[in-house]
Amino acid sequence: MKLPVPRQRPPVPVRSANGRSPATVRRLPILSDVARQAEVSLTTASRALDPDSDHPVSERTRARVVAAATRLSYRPNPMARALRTRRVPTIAIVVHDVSDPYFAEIVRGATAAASVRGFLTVVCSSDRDPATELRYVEMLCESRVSGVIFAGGGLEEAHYHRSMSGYARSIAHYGGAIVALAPRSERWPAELPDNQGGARMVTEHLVSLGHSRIAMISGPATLRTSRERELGYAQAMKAAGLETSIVRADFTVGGAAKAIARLLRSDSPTAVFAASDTMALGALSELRRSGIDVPDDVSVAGFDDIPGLEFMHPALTTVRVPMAELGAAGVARLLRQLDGKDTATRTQIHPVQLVVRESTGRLGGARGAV
Amino acid sequence: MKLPVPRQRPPVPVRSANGRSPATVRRLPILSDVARQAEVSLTTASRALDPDSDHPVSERTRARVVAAATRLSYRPNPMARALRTRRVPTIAIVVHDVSDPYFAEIVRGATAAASVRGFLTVVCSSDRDPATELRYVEMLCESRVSGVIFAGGGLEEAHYHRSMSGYARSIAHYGGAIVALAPRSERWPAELPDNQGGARMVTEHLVSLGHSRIAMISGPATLRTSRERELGYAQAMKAAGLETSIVRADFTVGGAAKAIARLLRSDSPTAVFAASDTMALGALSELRRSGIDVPDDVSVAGFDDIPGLEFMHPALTTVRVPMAELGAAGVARLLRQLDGKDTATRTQIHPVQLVVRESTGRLGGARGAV
DNA sequence: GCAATCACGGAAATCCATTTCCATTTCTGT
DNA sequence: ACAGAAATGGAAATGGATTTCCGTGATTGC
Repeated sequence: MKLPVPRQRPPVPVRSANGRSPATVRRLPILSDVARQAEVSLTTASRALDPDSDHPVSERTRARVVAAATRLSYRPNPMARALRTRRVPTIAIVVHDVSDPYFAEIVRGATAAASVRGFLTVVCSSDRDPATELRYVEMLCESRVSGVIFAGGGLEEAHYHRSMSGYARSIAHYGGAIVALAPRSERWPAELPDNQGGARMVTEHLVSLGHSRIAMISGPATLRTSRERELGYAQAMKAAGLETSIVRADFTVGGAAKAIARLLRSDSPTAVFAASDTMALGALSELRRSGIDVPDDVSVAGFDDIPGLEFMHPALTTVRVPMAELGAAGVARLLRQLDGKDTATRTQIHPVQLVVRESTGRLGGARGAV
Repeated sequence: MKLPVPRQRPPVPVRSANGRSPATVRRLPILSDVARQAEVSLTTASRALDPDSDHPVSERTRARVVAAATRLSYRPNPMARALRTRRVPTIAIVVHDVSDPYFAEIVRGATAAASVRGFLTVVCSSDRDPATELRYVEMLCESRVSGVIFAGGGLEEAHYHRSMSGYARSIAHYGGAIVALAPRSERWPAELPDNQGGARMVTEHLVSLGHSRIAMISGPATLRTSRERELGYAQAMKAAGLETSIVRADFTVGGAAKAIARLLRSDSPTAVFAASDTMALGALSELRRSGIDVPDDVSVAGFDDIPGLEFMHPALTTVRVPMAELGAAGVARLLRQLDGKDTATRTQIHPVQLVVRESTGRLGGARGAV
């Protein structure tokens, strides 16, 4: 008959006197090693090292434990801690495309804000594919991230809404938080740029330059961001007593180029407002290809103020969206929710700012006339 | 005397007949719920659900367990699993700046490749600050991510190297993997673009256009990427029997603009090779400001082929670096290391490709002469 | 002087899936 | 028919930190 031998982990050898670790180190120190070194119980060691424990620990004891922890260069095992506290110090951000400068800036702001609060950020780039996005969200659900930021708008697809709201419920169920950074049909807490106001501002700017045939190239009608920007454009046009003209295309450079070509054949506008800088880039490119000067023949304005375009020629007039700030605000919101002290309104609108550069000018080409 | 009452979790109520969950659901199902439903032990339930368990489970039993799991919509708790297996299905990528298109593309490739293998990707953007990067790496260490990809080169700083190699050791110690996507002093497995070859190619291209005063604006000498590109440039110049002229600046638009201004005062080159597209953008911008035509007066070439610049005017001649592919290769490499079957050479070089567009032309302005 | 509090520390339960070790059966081969 | 192997399932240990519940001694209150 075999006697049950109580298995016990061999103790971690203490750093030897010469300061170098002995060759026998084979595992990372755990809390019980610290407790043994400090000659206290596991419980006390845990409490001594937890800065916001409400259980009192005498200073002498705490000092002993901290000393032992330092000596062993102890680091709490995050998996064990996560298992117990049911919370990982990780959030996620879901974007349509990380390499789109708009989202890249948001990600930059979000990751920076998260890291100063001790959170890591998982980035999920859906490539605008509903199935990919859903797969990501499922992975996020299963990994029980503390919260998810949806930076892009919802995608149009049969399954999408049903599945997404299922996942959202599941996230809420385990105590995770959700924040949106673009208008969506789901009623999630949101930090949004003032799309409508910005579009109004830029349209008014074009009107004030004397333009009356101002066309807009917008993104797909299914994206609420497009719709909000269209709304602002329509408001400003109506206020000025002008006819609107909207052409829709993909939210890409190529899409915008095609849209412009169509526009030139039909309306021959003197000013074009593109619903995003990316589209404005496509417009500029196509106009140049057609031998049309910007801004002398046609003015072009964009939206977002993605970095880099200020160095183009002509530098793009646009609306500055505080993208990094939006990402940071999303994180702040998420963490407030997790702390249970999110008392703010559910949707927070962030102001945007008109940035006038070279791609818009007076009707008739003021520069040429000077 | 109090009797020790065996505390037991209340069982999860089974989905009621009407298909909706009863209001009493308050916790997620765990494996023991599945086991109870299927009337098997915890062990068997675990094995039945683990597709690559080597312990045999009869088909009948497995079917019962799977059915129970489905009925309860059971999802294994990732923290418990991670604690036991000592491995989280998460990798990390450290970049200098996520909103720099070069890194954004790499991140896109990496996250996509990771997700198809079931890994999430944490993104860390150091903003080129050694302290920030080190803080991130410490967080990554503590969170025991499976592997870390360093997309950018090492940063110059006193602490940096010592601390970084300490963290690297620590990562290796817990079984994590490391891969670099830029040349670094640390001897880590690497997937690198052919910086030297690309620089040679683009320089030869400029030579073949008849230029002889070809200057290079490079990044800081501390970045090995700059140095490799300088080396390729120098080789090609030497082969053509030409004098080299290198000006160093920050790896930014602004830095390049300043460098160009300096260059114009001293050397008056007829062609400029910028060590990155970002710098080329600065060069183009500054040249235009100075009233110098590209390519008629001066040819400009870049490196990287970041998206968007093909729509500029003039469209930039550059060297295409397969950034997304690099990111994906990094992930593949990382996972191979984790599987212990990384038999390839330690450094893998990825070929690059010259992309001739409009910003380079024959000496003297061929276009004007036609 | 006696009860009620407080300060402090510890044993054991808990989080939940995986894995080791063993105990049955049920085949094999001879 | 019987030793040995294979197939199958279970009890319990494991991973490591947090937290609940309790016990002791010291202090305060009246």
